[in-house]
Amino acid sequence: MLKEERHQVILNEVRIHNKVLLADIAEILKVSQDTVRRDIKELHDKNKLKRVHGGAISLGFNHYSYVNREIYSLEKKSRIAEKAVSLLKDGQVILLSGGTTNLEIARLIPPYLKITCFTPSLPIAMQLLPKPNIEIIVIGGKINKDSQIAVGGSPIGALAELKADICFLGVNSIHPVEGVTELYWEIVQVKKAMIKASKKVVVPSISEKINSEQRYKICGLDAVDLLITELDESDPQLEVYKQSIELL
Amino acid sequence: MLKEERHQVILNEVRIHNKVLLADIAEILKVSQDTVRRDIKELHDKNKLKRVHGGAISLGFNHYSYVNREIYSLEKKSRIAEKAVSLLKDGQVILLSGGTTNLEIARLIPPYLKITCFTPSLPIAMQLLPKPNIEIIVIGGKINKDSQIAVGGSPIGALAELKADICFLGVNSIHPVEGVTELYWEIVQVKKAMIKASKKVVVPSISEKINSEQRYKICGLDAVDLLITELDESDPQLEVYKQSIELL
DNA sequence: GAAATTCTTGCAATTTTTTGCAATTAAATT
DNA sequence: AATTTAATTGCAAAAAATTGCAAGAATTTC
Repeated sequence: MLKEERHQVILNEVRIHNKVLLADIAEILKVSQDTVRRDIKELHDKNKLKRVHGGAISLGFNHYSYVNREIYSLEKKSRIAEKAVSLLKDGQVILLSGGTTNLEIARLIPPYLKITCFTPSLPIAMQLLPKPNIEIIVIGGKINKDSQIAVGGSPIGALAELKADICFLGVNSIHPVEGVTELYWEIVQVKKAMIKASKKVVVPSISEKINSEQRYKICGLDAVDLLITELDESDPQLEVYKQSIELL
Repeated sequence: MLKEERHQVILNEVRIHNKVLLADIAEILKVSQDTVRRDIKELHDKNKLKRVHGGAISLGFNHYSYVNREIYSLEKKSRIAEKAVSLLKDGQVILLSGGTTNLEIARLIPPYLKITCFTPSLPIAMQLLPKPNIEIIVIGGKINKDSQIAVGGSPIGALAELKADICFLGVNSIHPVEGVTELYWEIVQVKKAMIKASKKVVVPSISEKINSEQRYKICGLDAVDLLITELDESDPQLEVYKQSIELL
């Protein structure tokens, strides 16, 4: 294994978890802790991460980002996104709707993965920009400012020509009877088109959104193939979903 | 076996695996490791891959630090953008290509102005998001990572249906004889479509770009209605443009 | 403040790179 | 066509780098 590869793995781990333990990296890379220590020292000198006793932490890991993570339940979303990203394979074509959980997925997609991402979401497209191996295709149209995604006839038309391997469908609410529901009519239309345009529909959702419902229906639970939450598989809240949906 | 052939093989291996070991390549090509080493050194000098101890690694891999466009001429761009924004009126439909000067225009558009902005540029769309009175329509498509705009057939098709009042055409180079030229072919195609889709073409350009030229031609000076620079109207550099173009 | 963990330093084994050199091949010149 | 010149390639020895280990120093943790 090249030194450069180790460096990339370390930086990737730091990017995802905001910190790494020296011992963990040594285990992952199957090299001695001394080697990892030297690697971290080097990356520290290059200002790619901050070396600390016992490992390293992300440069951007400051008080501000820490507080933010807590307030917006990003911690949960991050765990969900990690699971979601583990589904991805080289060569796939995926479809990402908007939302903060999907944004977190976009952030965590490893830079070496060669996939094609369709998205109507501006922040997600921006998030993907620096990843060299990812082909980004923005689904254009009138931008809904709340959700920051394209809506209207144009994206729906564009989606009609697509068949993606996986659609990560960010949802507002999911309910055992009402299915997946949404607050805005125009967003419902786009998400319906996204479901049609995909072989597999994956819903990444924090537990707060589970068992809630909104005004407009996107689809029933039968249209959803996989539900990803931060909860444990055995959690009683998830019991009702187990019948119709696979869980992760 | 020609050196060029070996180079192709090496680059291909790097492209596929993101890295190569010197010993592996020597084995594949049936040449000495020294030869491979020299090849890799050469390709490194040509900036086609990154030479590292034990082999080579793909370039874009750790491109996480993003290419910062020249922040220096921001002052000029700001002055140009101010002039450009003064052209805008309520109710207009405008078309913004990419580029930092146009991004500055987007930033300076007053929030009370009620206009519709079409753009294939992700950063510009993001910049416009918080302005409540501006309707944003993103022209979607495959994203060119350098320019961060959508390129290809999809945006060109979308533009064919549009007639905007003004197009702010960010340019790479403008020349009295060669006209407006660009470095990348796929961007040329989009910009041509943008010109067709607009009643009036405005080129905001810092003086450094004036009188330079690139490989591909977008249009002649006759297609440009207005040139905005930071220079004074009486500047001798602008003399040649006065005949065919209005200045601001 | 004692125990546990982590870090530093020096060292040796291994791997990789550099350098000079000679043999071969290709290109240019007469 | 023959000769010269330049470029390419492989080899070998020396230099440099990487890596893991161990012992003592420093830091953290309880």
